[in-house]
Amino acid sequence: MSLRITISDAAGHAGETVEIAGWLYNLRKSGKIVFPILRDGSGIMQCVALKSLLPEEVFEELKHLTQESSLIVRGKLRAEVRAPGGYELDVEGVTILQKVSETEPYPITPKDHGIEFLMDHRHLWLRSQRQHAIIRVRHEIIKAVRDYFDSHGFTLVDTPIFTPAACEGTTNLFEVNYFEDDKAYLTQSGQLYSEATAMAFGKVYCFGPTFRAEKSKTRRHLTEFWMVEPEMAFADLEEIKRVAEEMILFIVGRVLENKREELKVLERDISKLEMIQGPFIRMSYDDAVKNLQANGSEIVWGGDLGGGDETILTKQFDKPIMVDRFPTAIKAFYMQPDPEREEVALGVDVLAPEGYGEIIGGGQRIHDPDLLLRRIEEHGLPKEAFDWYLDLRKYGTVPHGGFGMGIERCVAWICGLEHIRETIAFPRLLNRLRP
RNA sequence: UCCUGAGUAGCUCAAUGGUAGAGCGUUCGGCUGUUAACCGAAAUGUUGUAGGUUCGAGUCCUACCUCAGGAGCCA
Repeated sequence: MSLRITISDAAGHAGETVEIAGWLYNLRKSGKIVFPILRDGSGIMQCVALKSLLPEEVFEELKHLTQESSLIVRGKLRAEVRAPGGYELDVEGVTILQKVSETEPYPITPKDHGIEFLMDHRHLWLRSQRQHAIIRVRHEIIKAVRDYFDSHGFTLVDTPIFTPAACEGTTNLFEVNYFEDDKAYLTQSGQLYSEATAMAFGKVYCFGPTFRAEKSKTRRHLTEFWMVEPEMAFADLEEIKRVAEEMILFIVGRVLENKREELKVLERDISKLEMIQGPFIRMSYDDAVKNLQANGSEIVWGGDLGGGDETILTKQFDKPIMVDRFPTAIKAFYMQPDPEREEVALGVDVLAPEGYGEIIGGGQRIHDPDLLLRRIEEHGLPKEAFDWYLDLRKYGTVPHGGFGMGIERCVAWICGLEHIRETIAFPRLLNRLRP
């Protein structure tokens, strides 16, 4: 019985006879020598099978093995400079669990494929090296987010997925027909509930899926995406910005520390990530509008930043930009107005560099009960639905705020991807529910 | 929802209105160090769907379907 190892652990077993269980990634042959390339989920290893050293039937079986067939290979591990991973396995024995049929070969070959074909085969596409790298970076980012908040006094309090009311308008909600008395919707943000838990725990965060029924069809949109939302009692806008910056720096640092190989597979320009250092660029909405107008944008004061506007701004700097104090009129009902300038709100967007744009949106929430009630009425929202939310201002209200970061947008930026669809294992997009 | 573009072999793409093609993949054969290996041979088609124009349509026209890119909205 030889020792079962994973390919990622090969370095510690050079010279030993081991076995590796995996799938055939590719196979090259040259007469009396065959090079099966094995992948096992942890990495890729080239094996070498010589006709002269193997029983005839074993060599023939290996020689005709098809892509993605599952097998267990036994043999001796050897350091080898000619091998891509630095190690090679000299095959001594093979157990084939399943040979993939020749009449229905594995569809994703090592050549070019179009995006529709790949998306239709997403369940298989995840086996490719590039997708592996992205999902591993995503894992590292999520772990870094959790580690950051866990080590800074935040308590994880997850919020419900079924909600009775919209948190910012109802047009973008997915309706669920199940609850008898009430219409239910899939959450588009945990924020309102996080405000409640922040009043209970001081500093909290929630992390889960959110749903937006927007008819958006761009490289930045998913209908189902994951969002991390910290919320802090006794925090003002400056504190919210400080935490957002510190968290992003922590995430980028972790990825650079632990996922360099993956970034290399993705051909990410690592120097661009190494330039991400504090302090970030801080800019008021007023200045952003002036800057954009000077650079050819059609934006006028009072309008929201378009995708093109974000690109113009972020290409000017090699670090994230924090734009704050947006016009109150274009922001959500709960956004705290600037006491010195009622027409702007104490909200902030964080724009990632290289044209990636908004990855974070947040700000200070209204803590005055009368003002909040007035805003709910002005926005034509049903007061009854917000009774519990108004309670938070009735029983010991305090200035507070937080932000939400879309995980997939963050992954797209850090990995340097053109489209958000590759940042999640099974993306849900407009018109894309399968696989 | 709107604007733009594209649907041809399993995949990526060619084909002046006039016989449907190549590379990859698959199969068979060759090669003892290949790196998306290479060399030789073979099989593979309801040209997205439905109509129309024409002696003749993959190609032109109309509608629809699907996908892609973008806009608005957002993280």
